[in-house]
Amino acid sequence: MDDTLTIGEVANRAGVTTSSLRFYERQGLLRAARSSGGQRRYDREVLRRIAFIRVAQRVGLSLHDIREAMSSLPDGRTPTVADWSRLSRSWKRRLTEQIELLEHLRDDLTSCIGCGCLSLRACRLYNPDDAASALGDGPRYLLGDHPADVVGTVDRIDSG
Amino acid sequence: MDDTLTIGEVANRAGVTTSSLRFYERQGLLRAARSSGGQRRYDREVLRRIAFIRVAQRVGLSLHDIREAMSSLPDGRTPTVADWSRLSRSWKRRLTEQIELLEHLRDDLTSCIGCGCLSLRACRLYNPDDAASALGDGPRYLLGDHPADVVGTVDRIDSG
DNA sequence: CTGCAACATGAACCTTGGTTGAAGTCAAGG
DNA sequence: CCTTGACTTCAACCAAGGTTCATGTTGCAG
Repeated sequence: MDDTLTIGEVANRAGVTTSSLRFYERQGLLRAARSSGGQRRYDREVLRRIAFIRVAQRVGLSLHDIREAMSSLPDGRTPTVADWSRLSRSWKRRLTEQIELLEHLRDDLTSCIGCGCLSLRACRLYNPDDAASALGDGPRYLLGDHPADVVGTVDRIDSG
Repeated sequence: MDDTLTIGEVANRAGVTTSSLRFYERQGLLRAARSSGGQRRYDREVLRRIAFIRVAQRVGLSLHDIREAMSSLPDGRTPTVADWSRLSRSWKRRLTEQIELLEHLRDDLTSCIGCGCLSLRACRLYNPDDAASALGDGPRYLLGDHPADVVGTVDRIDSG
């Protein structure tokens, strides 16, 4: 008991697997000292970092986003209460936007339930103004790489 | 112009790529007749099926779910207005649940902004009652395969 | 009948967030 | 000292929803 934690202890306390911890390290989210024999030895602050990561994930940030957020802090330090306050406020905005998007979608769906046209030209459901997709389920349109807008040129065809 | 559409025409009209169409076919979502030379020839109703698929995706259904939904229809027919009405009503419930989940998360976040404890034991954000995760961003906990509950046994460790 | 765009197939690849397994090393109790 | 569980690395694999590529065939216009 020398004030550091092994990877298994961290996993146990934080409720994540050891493989996740190694993965987070590969992704640059965590760092660990090493014992003389090469094993990871974690400072206690790592628990707070992990809590931060997990909450950010719940809010919908990718690990990449989370790394950016963390490395935006001085020395890439573990978020302080003030850091947390600032970041979580911006996450709240994200959530609000997400909620609005879903509400919008639900409203469109509601008004289309009795219609059922599913018109490729006219249906609001099929022709969203919103940024692509509401719930991101699996990699869909990564990085603006969305499908050509409806009634656009797709697959190099030149006559309709 | 014999009343059928080539894959490129369908892609163009529906705003999807030809590779997606072939993919959907492999997934059992679409079917296509073939020309004498083996090329796909689509009936016009395929456009409605695709619209249905895309809307369902927007609501958050996986292609697998969509296939189930479609094959639940008599003869696996293209959804009629009545089919649409029934299915879209159940999707609306899904959306409502999603929205409630996100609102709940936002509320927790709000009450934690001033706190910043991120306590592994006490924080509601870190210890959600909800089913795992709010926004599904990439495969997270597939099929109930969620991480052992916080402060549970992880990676076979037996002493804290 | 030739030429070219559009089509066909199958395999490999992409991202995200990890997990699993093989093969081998470390650390601590007895 | 020895055993055993916990640790190490690296590579391969999983899901979802496709895309990209190589190689070859169709179909239509000229």
